[in-house]
Amino acid sequence: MAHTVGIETGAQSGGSTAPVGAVARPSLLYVVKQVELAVKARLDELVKPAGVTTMQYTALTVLRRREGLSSAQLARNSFVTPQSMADTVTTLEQQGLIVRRRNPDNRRVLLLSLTDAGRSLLAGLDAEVEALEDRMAERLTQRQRDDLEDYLERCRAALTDLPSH
Amino acid sequence: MAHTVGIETGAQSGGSTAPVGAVARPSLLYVVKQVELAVKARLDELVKPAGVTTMQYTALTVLRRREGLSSAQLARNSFVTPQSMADTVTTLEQQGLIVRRRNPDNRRVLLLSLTDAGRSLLAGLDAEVEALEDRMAERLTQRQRDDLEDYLERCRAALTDLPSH
DNA sequence: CTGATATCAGGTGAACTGAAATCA
DNA sequence: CTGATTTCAGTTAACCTGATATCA
Repeated sequence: MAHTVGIETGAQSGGSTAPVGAVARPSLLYVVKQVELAVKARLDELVKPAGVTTMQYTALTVLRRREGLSSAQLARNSFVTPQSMADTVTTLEQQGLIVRRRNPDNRRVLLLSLTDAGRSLLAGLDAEVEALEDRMAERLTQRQRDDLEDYLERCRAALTDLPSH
Repeated sequence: MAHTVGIETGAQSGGSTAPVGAVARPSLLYVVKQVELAVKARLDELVKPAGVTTMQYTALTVLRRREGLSSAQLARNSFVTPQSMADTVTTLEQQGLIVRRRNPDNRRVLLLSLTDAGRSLLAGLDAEVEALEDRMAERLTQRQRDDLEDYLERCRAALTDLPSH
């Protein structure tokens, strides 16, 4: 894993070949992606000992917050197709981390719930995940950290509300 | 694509099964991921007509900023193995979007550069990508938008500098 | 010899599209 | 009939590990 270490932060070559105008582009989109990539790399290492992938872990945390979601709802929440999420859900069920039960009011949907095993798996990772979040925010004041979360939430809302322009 | 539309923002079930303490966890990590997922979904649709994936598009934009990177540097920048990046680079070369040439000073590295085709592909997407970024930030003041970028950059630095400890 | 780069080979998890069954 | 959920089947892009050759 020696290759996952650094970031190349060096030495602009001087821009001899680049056109003069049109510099300084979508930096916000780019830095969001960079932070997410860095988080994912750390989270991958962190959850691996528990026997789940980062994507499975994320699905479990969503279920902890919102017990009784369907697979289709979970899929929309993660911007993947229902078929993709079905694979993940099947794996989680086979691992005994969640259970599916028919919704008595609507027999075509399967409601998902964490099992005790799923709940304790999450509980066992909480401290480390919080430590990762603290590390990520260690160069921010508490006020800035709160603002960051607020701003990101507004970005999320702007991107997902009213998809038609 | 009707499944990529909404976000389930509803109705906490009341927390009847959840433990009383230990609520409201890693919200920063979660919202970062949510924003990145939303951006990726939009970007996927946006770049598809140009015949590239979001990952290829991202690699091209990195090369535009930092002409003459090697595949290995690009890999570190994206937190993937050099072998993974080699696949992407090979595809981009076959599509005629980049070229590889030997570094005259160090004959084992291959420097990557955009071709005219690669450059004009990016140029053709710039307006739409900027519009996406503007849309994402439309609920922020300019000051907040600048702060957001600053905070995210500090998060990135905190996660990638000094990987030990 | 050591370390970094590139490449070849093989393998896999996680997404996709398409199509069909069930049910409100 | 329409629309949403689930499921089956097949496909693919994008990762991974391991091994090897080249070269500063």
